[in-house]
Amino acid sequence: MKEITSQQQRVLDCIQIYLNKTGFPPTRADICRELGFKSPNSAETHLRALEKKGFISIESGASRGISILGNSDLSSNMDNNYPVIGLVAAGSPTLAEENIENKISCPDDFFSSNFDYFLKVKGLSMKDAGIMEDDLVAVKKTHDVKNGDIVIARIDDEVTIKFLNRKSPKIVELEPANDDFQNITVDLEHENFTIEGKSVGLLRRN
Amino acid sequence: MKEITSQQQRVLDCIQIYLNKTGFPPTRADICRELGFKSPNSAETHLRALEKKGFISIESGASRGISILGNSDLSSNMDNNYPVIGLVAAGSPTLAEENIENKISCPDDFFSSNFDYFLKVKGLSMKDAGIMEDDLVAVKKTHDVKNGDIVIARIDDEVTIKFLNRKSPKIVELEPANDDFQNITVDLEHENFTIEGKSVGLLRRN
DNA sequence: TATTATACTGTATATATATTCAGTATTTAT
DNA sequence: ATAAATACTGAATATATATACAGTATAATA
Repeated sequence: MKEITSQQQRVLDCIQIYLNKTGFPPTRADICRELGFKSPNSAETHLRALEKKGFISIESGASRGISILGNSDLSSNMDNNYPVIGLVAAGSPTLAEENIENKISCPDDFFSSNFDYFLKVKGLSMKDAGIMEDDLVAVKKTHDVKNGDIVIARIDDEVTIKFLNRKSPKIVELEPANDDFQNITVDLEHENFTIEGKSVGLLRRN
Repeated sequence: MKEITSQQQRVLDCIQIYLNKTGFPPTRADICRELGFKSPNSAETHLRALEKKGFISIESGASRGISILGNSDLSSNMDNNYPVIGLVAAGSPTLAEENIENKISCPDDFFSSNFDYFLKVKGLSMKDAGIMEDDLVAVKKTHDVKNGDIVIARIDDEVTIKFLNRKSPKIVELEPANDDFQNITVDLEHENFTIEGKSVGLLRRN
């Protein structure tokens, strides 16, 4: 199987998410709506590329005739144990054993996209986005993030969850969802900055 | 869920088989071909019957917009199927089959307490409690509620989710978590008021 | 340097598809 | 006895949808 580009990955993810949500595949127009394309041909060419590379198959002439290949043994609905990780202010890598507070069993296709761990939120910096103290944010480890995404980022040794706003190639702004907090401006040339992943869902247990 | 007839069962099986084979749902014509019907309306009426009985949902206007509800009980071990119910403003009982938008498979011990269904939230009246539009609130059907609980209440035919504040034996106040909304004062002697249940958790799928 | 792949907008259209309407007939509730 | 649900055929149609065609632009490849 050939290499997939990041845009093609977005389209592939979009199809999977749409399938999880609705139970049937998207149309070209649906993909455009989800990903912001303005021409159905944008979706079409991506689909043909994905087909050529063997990621999907397309039934000619059929509406919504897309099926994702290669996940036949990916028996969905299978439960997995996902670690719950505290939002540690400083030090040790996020997924280090000592940071795992406990584990939660839940289906792999529980959220719109697959994910890697739950992050237990400290503080109220994202409260206007409906993320409260002790909420568990489902985090997908990825670098494929765009402006407006809720990202888990690390600046030097500090981990935080904020809205992403890439101002320029060198400047990233991390925006809280709470007037009591300030934006964090990161100079990529002078600060040690990494995107750990992004939020794909949330779980709250009263 | 009402009783299914043998012909409706054949159609339901046909949809599942088609899904397994192709990865997407059949059209009316596909069903006719598989089962030997000669008119697409044969499939149509069976589909509408299955929809009415809660076995499938049909996305209006969409091609192949069929999804089978609650089909994970065939592979369920510890998981259970919980219905997702829309916050219906008026009319029919909350758990009526026609209000079931979807089903979600998740472990029985997923939240702090066992629960009965997911309520899909409309509006932002509870946003300061971190409950946003389209969030899924895990609802436990119970009358055992106390002040400060987030309850799902019904006044006459209107269902709402608010904080409970029992002022006196005859007066209940329902308090939103949003300054833009007003408290709702209920006079138990003159209004038809029932507690449907209370929130025991929350699920958000981006 | 030419070529191919990627990544789009925009328009157009044949057709795939849902859905309604008009019938017929049988069975099941009220 | 009458209504309602089931189980179909057959025809008609509005529209949802795939898909081709015409462009533009950039990056990778040979």
